[in-house]
Amino acid sequence: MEKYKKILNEHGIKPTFQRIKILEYLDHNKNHPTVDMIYSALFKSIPTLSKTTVYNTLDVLRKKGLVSVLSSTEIEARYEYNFDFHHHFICRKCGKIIDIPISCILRDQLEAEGYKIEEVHGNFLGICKDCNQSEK
Amino acid sequence: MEKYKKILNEHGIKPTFQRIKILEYLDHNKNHPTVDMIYSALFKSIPTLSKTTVYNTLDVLRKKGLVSVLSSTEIEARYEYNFDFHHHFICRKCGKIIDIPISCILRDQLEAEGYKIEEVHGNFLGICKDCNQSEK
DNA sequence: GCTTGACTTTGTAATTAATTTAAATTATAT
DNA sequence: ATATAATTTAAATTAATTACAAAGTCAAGC
Repeated sequence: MEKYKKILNEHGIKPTFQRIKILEYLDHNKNHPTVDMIYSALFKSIPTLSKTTVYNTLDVLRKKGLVSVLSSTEIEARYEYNFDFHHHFICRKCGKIIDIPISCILRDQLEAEGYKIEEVHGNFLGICKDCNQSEK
Repeated sequence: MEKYKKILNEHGIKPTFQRIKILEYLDHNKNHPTVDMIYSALFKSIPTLSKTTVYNTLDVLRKKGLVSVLSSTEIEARYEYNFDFHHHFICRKCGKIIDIPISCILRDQLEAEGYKIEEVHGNFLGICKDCNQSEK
């Protein structure tokens, strides 16, 4: 408890019971849990827990950089017809999606290790050049 | 029309009117459109078009490798508490999510170019080592 | 010790992307 | 022509997420 209380305080987050328990759960369960997994597990010991609290807490932790989400679920599915290997930059301000050309050997490395790769998704979230400039 | 008919045929997809039009739209609109954007645009010229057809067609095109989706929407949001910079491999067979350690300079490159990067998501979809082996 | 006010939690309702289903339509082969 | 298979359509459903309002918590200042 104290450990997570300290971490939350250090990141400017009021260390409420629910927040401590959620952070503790994430630290103990490295299987990339879903909201529902977190909720179901903690509900046993906190019967008043609301799923909204789990969502809220994860948002707070995320904004302070304490937890991260797999895959950028910010956007609904977007499709493209483009055979060049590239990643994407998604601007949180203007919403623009920019193709980022890449040369990455990770895919080949994983294939060599025995993985069968069917899709590769590389997404950067942030503020694009233009928006970043006009902010100053 | 003929161009896309040919492409579809070459990929073993029956070139129906709807499929041709959807592929044509994707080729002409490189702004990574959503299902709704595709549907709304084509509805003007094909008033009988159904959104299900757009979903179905995109699935077909995707399975044949003709179009790709941004971000792996296969899974609901999954969270983690882990400060090591890494990507993820998601096994389509067993559902396991494996952390992939990386050393990638793309982030720094983009920052240097003027982008402000807040999140990086790297996801590989496929079949993991174990499942790949047991398949043989 | 009490009160105030800001923050947090809770539960319900609303939203919305995506999927499912079954009927209607179209194309293909016999 | 007819039967069969594939495709398209529209409506209904599912499920994750968000919005919102009410209730609860907690610490600072009087």
